[in-house]
Amino acid sequence: MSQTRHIATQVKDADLVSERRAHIVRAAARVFRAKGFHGATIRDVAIEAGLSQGSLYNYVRTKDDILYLVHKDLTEGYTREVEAAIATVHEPRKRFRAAVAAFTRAMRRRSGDIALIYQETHALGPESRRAVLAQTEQFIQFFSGLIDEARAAGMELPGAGKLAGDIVTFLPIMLALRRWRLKDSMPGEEAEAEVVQFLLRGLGVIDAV
Amino acid sequence: MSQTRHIATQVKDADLVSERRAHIVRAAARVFRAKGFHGATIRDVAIEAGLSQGSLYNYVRTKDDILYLVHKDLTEGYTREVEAAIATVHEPRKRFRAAVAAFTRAMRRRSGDIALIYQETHALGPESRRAVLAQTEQFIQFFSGLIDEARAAGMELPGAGKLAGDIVTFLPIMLALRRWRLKDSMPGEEAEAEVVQFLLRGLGVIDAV
Amino acid sequence: MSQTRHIATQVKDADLVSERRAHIVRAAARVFRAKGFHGATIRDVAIEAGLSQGSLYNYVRTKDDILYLVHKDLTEGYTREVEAAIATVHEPRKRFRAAVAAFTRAMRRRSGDIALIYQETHALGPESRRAVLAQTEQFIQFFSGLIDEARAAGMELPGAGKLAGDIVTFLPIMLALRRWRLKDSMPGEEAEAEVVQFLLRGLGVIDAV
Amino acid sequence: MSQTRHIATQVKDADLVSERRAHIVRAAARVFRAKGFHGATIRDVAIEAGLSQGSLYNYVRTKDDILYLVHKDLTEGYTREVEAAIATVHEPRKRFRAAVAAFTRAMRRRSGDIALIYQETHALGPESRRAVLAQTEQFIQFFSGLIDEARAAGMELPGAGKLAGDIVTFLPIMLALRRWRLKDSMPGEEAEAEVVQFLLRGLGVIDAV
DNA sequence: CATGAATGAGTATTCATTCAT
DNA sequence: CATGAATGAATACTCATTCAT
Repeated sequence: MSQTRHIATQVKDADLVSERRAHIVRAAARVFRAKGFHGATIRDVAIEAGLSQGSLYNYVRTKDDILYLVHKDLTEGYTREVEAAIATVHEPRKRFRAAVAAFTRAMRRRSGDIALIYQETHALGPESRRAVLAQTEQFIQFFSGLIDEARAAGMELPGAGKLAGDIVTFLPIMLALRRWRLKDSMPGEEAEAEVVQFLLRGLGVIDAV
Repeated sequence: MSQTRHIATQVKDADLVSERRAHIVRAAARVFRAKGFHGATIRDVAIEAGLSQGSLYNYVRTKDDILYLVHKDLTEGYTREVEAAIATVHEPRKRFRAAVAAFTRAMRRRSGDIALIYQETHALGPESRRAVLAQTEQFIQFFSGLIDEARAAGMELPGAGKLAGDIVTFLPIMLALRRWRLKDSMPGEEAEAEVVQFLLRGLGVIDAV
Repeated sequence: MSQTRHIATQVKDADLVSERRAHIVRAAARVFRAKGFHGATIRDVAIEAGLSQGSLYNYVRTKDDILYLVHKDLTEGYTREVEAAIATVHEPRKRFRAAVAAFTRAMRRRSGDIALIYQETHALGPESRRAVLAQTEQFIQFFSGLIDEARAAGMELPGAGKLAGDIVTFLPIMLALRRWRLKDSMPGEEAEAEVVQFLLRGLGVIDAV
Repeated sequence: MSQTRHIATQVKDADLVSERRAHIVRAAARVFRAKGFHGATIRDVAIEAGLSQGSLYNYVRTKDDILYLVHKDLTEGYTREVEAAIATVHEPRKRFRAAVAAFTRAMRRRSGDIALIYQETHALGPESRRAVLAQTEQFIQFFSGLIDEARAAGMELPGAGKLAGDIVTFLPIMLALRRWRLKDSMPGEEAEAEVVQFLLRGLGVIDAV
């Protein structure tokens, strides 16, 4: 239901378009991570993608389009990672805990991507930004749903208020945005564990440990 | 005591420099909030500050200098706000709780500034970035100190691990970075209260409610 | 064989690059002669070359590059002229005399270019300057070689000391750098003849007259 | 009889003006030698002269004025040096030889100044340039006069044609303009001697050695 | 569809000169 | 006379986008 932005193309062949776009987006993400969106040029992206500038513009209309596609891809990336982690878990309480753990792990492992998102969302044009935020919104609501289901299944969550979904989907981002501090101070897995622990305790989960 | 970056000036009169710089920084913060750092031109900043471009450059050497000064000012802003809030509180446990509440309030009330910081820190030059991160680091350590003192004064904090200082100084930022979601859904004070509540519960403070 | 500076290009087509660069260099030389290097703007050069500023920068990276290419071209110009003049002369003593005459003639005929070189070499960046001076050095040594060969072939040169090559390649430059005086006072050919005469007599060539 | 340019001043006190100007000119010459005229700013000159920018402009109207005064001063410098060298020599033939030697020595010892003159004369405004060239013209004619007098006194100068004065006042400049080559290859005095030797031989002076 | 050359609008920064104090 | 802050005009260089081949 996310109002995905449609991006027009010169090229007709739909398969070719999606294949090439995937390629471009991955290349662009690498370039943007390295140089930032403003520091990167279309030329950089084209070279990294192994295309000519002209060809690039056959699959994308503007630089903003690329940034949007990158955002979309990265957001879908961690979303899928969480979904995959709970695909085989059916008990709601376990599902929720698995989702928190998976999201936290994703935030740490994809810290470069996440930092990119948080740095460059504001560089998106209004329409693109709306679309990206809608995607994020959906993800948060997905998490809120998991919480509701866990509670319905008997999980005690006295600490879960209206912002529970937001908090659970925000605190782990610390592992990405504070990477400059954390990367040297403790092993990643340990940091993940502490964040998950904190979240569960904050929600009031009794057997937090 | 953080290694503040010194910024050279053409102008000799020190009072004039600090007065004008304060003026420039406030104007620049407004412009950057509205257009982003890259979207804003030096001309925009000069006009907003009521100066000629030439004069602006009498107080600042580069655009990066301006961004640095803005970062420094905004960081000092919330830091001072927290310090002021606990200045008259001497009991360590109360001090800590007051600090958390004040920081959370600052994050909400200064959400524009905070979002600006998180969007544009990466646009700083290496030296400036180092200086800004050092300032932030110091703030986090200040909070860690408050936690230690509270514990020493008898506060039970079973949930406070190595990352406690990071978590406490990160989660409230959600009120700024998720403003696009939260601003419509609930009154600001209520959101603040929930965040503070969550933090205390997560740390394991017994009379959290 | 002098360590020529390589100048990177955006454009890949090598033929196009050398064709356009030749065009740019000639236009730039005209502009620089008229306004001096610092007085000329990139815009001036682009217009004179019939290109957009953007296009100009597809063939050259900096204004210094242009100045370097101009120097290189002008230096190659008189060098080739001297080489051409002695190409069909094989007797060493005649070769030397022909070279002196040809160089002197070139200095007069290309006085605008030569004056440009002497005015703007110091405006070159360090690397470019080194390359240009190496080219000049080579030319001087080429002349020293001619002198040695002439002597070996029996030419009496009692006046030729260590600086002979320098002197022979310097005095004729007077026709360019003193053009403001000389242009009105005597016909160019006559001035050339006198300079050549003076050089030969100074070197001690017996049948100088 | 040189048509010296008059440069207006804000300041009335004539003694103060000439004293300060002398100071400014020496400072400016140092700065220009180090950075070139275009590379040097008025601020640089003011600082080197120990004045404020404002004060500087009390003694000079434009940057071009400074360059003109520097040219004038440097030209007068070597002129005076030559004049001093022959002040006590009255025999015309000796006077001439002494003048050639003194000029050559000056060109080597003041090579920085001479190079500056040759690099920056074209940067002068038309009026200033005219005045400087008139000064140089006068110097050349002064030398031509010495030659005439020497000949009148019985010196054989079969090699001295119309350009004799020009040649004698030009070749020694090589010691300044080719300094990049010569400074490493032979002692300065030796180079001077060879140049003087060459000039005399070129003029046809019999007992050249 | 692919290529890559052409373009021009846009911008940070410098600096000679002025002028109020 | 001295000072130094104010100014604005000037300019090299970049880069997203277009389009002829």
